[in-house]
Amino acid sequence: MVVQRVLESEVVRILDGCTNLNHAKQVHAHIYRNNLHQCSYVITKLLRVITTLRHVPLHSYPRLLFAQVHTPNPFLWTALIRAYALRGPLSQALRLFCSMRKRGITPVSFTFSALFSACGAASDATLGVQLHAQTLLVGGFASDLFVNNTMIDMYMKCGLLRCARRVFDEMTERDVVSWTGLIVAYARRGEMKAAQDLFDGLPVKDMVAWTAMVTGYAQNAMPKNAVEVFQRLLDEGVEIDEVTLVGVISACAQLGASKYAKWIRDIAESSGFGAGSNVLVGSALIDMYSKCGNVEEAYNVFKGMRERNVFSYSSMIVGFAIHGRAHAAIKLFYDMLETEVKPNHVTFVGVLTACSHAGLVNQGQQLFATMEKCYGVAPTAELYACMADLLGRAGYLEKVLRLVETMPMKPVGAVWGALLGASHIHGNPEVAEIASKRLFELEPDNIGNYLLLSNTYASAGRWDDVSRVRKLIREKNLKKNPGWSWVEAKNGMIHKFVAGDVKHPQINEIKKELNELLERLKGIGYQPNLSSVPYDINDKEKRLLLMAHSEKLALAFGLLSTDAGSAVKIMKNLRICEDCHIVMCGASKLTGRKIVVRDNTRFHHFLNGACSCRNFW
DNA sequence: ATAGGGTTAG
Repeated sequence: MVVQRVLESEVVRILDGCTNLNHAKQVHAHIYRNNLHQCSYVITKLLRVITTLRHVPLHSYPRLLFAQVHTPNPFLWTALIRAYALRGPLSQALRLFCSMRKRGITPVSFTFSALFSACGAASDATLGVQLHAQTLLVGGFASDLFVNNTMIDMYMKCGLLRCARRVFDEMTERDVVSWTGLIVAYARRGEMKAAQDLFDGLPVKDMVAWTAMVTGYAQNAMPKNAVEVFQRLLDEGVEIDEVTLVGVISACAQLGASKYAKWIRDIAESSGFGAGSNVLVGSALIDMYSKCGNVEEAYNVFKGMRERNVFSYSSMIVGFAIHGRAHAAIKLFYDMLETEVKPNHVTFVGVLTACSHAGLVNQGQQLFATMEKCYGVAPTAELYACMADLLGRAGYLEKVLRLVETMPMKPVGAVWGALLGASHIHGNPEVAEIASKRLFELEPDNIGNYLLLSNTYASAGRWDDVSRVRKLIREKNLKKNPGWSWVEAKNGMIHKFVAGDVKHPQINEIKKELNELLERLKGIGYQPNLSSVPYDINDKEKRLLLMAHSEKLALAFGLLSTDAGSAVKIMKNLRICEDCHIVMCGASKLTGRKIVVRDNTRFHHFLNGACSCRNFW
C-alpha cells in the first residue's frame, strides 16, 4: 500500500514536467507497467496534462484512458469532461456529463466551471442555460460561489447581460470576482454608467477590478475617463501590471496628445513592464506613438523590443501606413516574413493599405492573390475593402465593381465606402451613385456617405442633385457631425477650435495671422477651392466659410504659439477638406515648417509644399 | 479553480 502511494506521487511528479504528447504517452506506458492505470488519481493527472497540450488533437485518447479505470471517481469524470469541454467537441462533454449524472455520480464545482467556461468560449448560450438549470437540480450548487462566478462569466461571453445580472442578484455570497464579472458584462455592452455604479459599490477593489474599469472606458471610446480612473488607481496605491497598462495606453492613443504619451511611457518603464521586456506593453506603445503622430518614436519602441509578435509587427506596419510611409511599411512586412512571426489578416490590412497609398497596384494585387496560399490568411470582407481602395484610388473604378461582384461574401459598408471615396477622388458621380445606393441601405444613418455623394455632385456642378441629397439628409433628420480641430501648445495645453470660432481668447490675433498667411498664399497662386463647399451659395459666402474652417484656425494658432523650428501638430475629428489640404501644403512651403494633421483616418505630413498622402485621402 | 488583455478603415 505504502509502495503504491510512493509510486503514485512519483508518477504525478513526472507528469508535471510533461510538455508534449509523446512524453505523456511514454509516461502512460510506465503507468501501465506499474499497474497504476486503474488509479483515478494518476489518470486524472494524466488527463489534465494532455488537456493542456494545445495544437495536439485528442481524438478518443481521453476516453480510452478513462475506460481503463473500473470505478472512476467524480474528479476523474470531471477531468474527462473538461478535456472535451475545452478541446471539443463540446457536445461530447455534455454527453459525458449526462452519463455521469445517470450513474448517480455527483459533480463537483469544477465540473460545472469547466463546462461553463467552454460554453462561454463557444458562445453557446443554449447549452449554458441547460447547465444552469442543472446546477439548481444538483444539491448545493445553486449557492456555490465558484460555480456562480463562472456562470456570470459564461453569460457575459454569450452577451446575455440580464442573465448574468440575475445570477449576481440571486447569489447569497459574492466576492470581487463576481463583481468584476458583472462590471465587464456592462462594459462590453457599452453601459459604462452602470459599470461605474457597480464599481463604486464594490466593497474591496483589487487590481483586476480597477483594470476592468480602465479597459472598459478605453474600449468604449471614453479615453479621458480611462485616464482618470487610472490616475485614481495610482493615487490609491493599487498595484498595476501589463494588462492595466495596455488599457490606459490604448486610452492615451485615442487622446493622441504627446503629453499623455510621455506620461504613460514613463510609468510603464518604471513599473517593470516596459516596452523592452513586455511584448504586450511594447505593442500598445507602438500603436500609441503612431496615433500620437510620432511614428519615429513608435519605431524606436519597436526596435527596442526584445521579443516581437504579430501585434508588434502589425501595429508598426499600420503605423507606417497611416503616416504615408508606404515603403517602410512594405519593407517591414517583408522583414517580418523572414522571422518566425506569421502575418495575420490585420497585417495584410496594413500592408495593403500601404500599397494603396503608394499607388502600388500590382504589388498589392500580387500580395492579395498569394495571401491565402502562401501565408494561410483567408480573405475577409475588410481585406476586400482594402482591395477596393487600392484599385479605386488608382482610378480603376470598373475593376472595383467587378471585384465586388466576384467576392465570395456580402460586401460590407467599407467596400462600397472605398468605391464611393474613389469615385469622389476621380470625379465620377455615376459610380458614386451606384456605391451610395448600396451604402445608404447598409449604413442609413452615416451622414458622411451622404456628404461625400453631395460633394461629388458639387464638384461636377450638379447642383440639382446636391439639393436632392441635402433634402434626403433633412428628411432622415441626420445631423452633421460638428467639425473641430485641436492643437497641443508648447506647454501641453490643448486648444480646441470649431468652424467660425469666436470663443478662443486670442481669436483676433489668430484671424490676423490666418489672413496674412492666405494673402501670401494668393501671391504664389493659391485660389480658394470653392467646390469644397457643398452648398449652393455665392462665391463670396463660400470664401468666408472656407476661411473659418477649424483646421485653418488651428494652423494659425499653431504657427503663432510654437517655436519657429518645430512642427505644428493639428488633429481633426473629421476628414480634412480639400481646400484646407491645399492651404496646409502651401503653408508648409511658405513658412518652412513641418505641419502634421491627423484627421479621422490618417496622418498628413506636409513638408515643403507636399503631403505624405500624395493628395489622396 | 473563477474576473481584466494590444493591432483593422472608406
